[in-house]
Amino acid sequence: MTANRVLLDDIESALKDAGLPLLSWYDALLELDKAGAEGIRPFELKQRLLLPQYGMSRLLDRMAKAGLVDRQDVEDDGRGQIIRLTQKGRNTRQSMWPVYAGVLIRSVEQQLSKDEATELARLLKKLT
Amino acid sequence: MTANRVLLDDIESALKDAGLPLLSWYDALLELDKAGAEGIRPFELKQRLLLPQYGMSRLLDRMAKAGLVDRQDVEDDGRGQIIRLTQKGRNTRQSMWPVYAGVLIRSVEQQLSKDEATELARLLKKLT
DNA sequence: CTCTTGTAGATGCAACTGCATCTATATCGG
DNA sequence: CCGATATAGATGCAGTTGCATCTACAAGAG
Repeated sequence: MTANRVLLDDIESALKDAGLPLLSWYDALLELDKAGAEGIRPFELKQRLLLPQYGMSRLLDRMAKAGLVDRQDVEDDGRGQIIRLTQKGRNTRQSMWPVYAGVLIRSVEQQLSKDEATELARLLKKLT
Repeated sequence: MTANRVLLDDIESALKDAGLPLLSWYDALLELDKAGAEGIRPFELKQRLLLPQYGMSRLLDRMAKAGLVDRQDVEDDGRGQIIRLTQKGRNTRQSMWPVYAGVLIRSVEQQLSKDEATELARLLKKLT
């Protein structure tokens, strides 16, 4: 818990200093980028991001208002919609990555050997 | 990040089901318990809990309102105060622990061997 | 077709967080 | 002692999250 909070605080403040969105947006942008041109449905996205339904709905509101995603009603299911990344969304994700990764790499490198880092990643993955 | 979120969600929902406070209160209750009868100053507590100053101030507001802590002005520094756990606070912490630990142990045991868990703890501690 | 049940997503309200700023006391340089 | 700066803690406001509920469409039973 502590390790996570320390890292998270570092990352968030680095992103903020760079005038970039919150880390939580990054995860969404990444999934949307992976989904590519066909986009993805919000209910699918919320499962991948482990967000509650209302959280997803509002995150998409904000990202749409910021022009990072495009929401479109889907025709074969009248209830649903399809979300696609805009070019601006792709650009934003790309500019976030070096900041995010930079903090991450620096923090880990300073404290752990390469083997230890690999082992940590393995254990955390196994835990989930 | 994912491992942390999954665990956190599990723990929070277990606490909620048991009608107990949020996990963030637990950390504060624990530190206050450690501080014992002499209590602890908010500025000290916020450093240990890695909370921002206004977060600490408001957390103490809520915990005081819930009757878990006792706030008293301190006489050798007119700006400051001293926080002490009430009996109710001690009881609350004690009833939270089995729920918290239960989820934690179950989650870890299911996925990791004892050696792996130990190694994970070592690596996370080293990271911080 | 109609009724019931299920699923996708939105939203009002209350609680919580982040940010900036404020008040009050302390400390230090002269 | 006096003014400038630093520290402890509180708070107004805006943005975010959690909870419950709501709307709209879908799917299955009769």
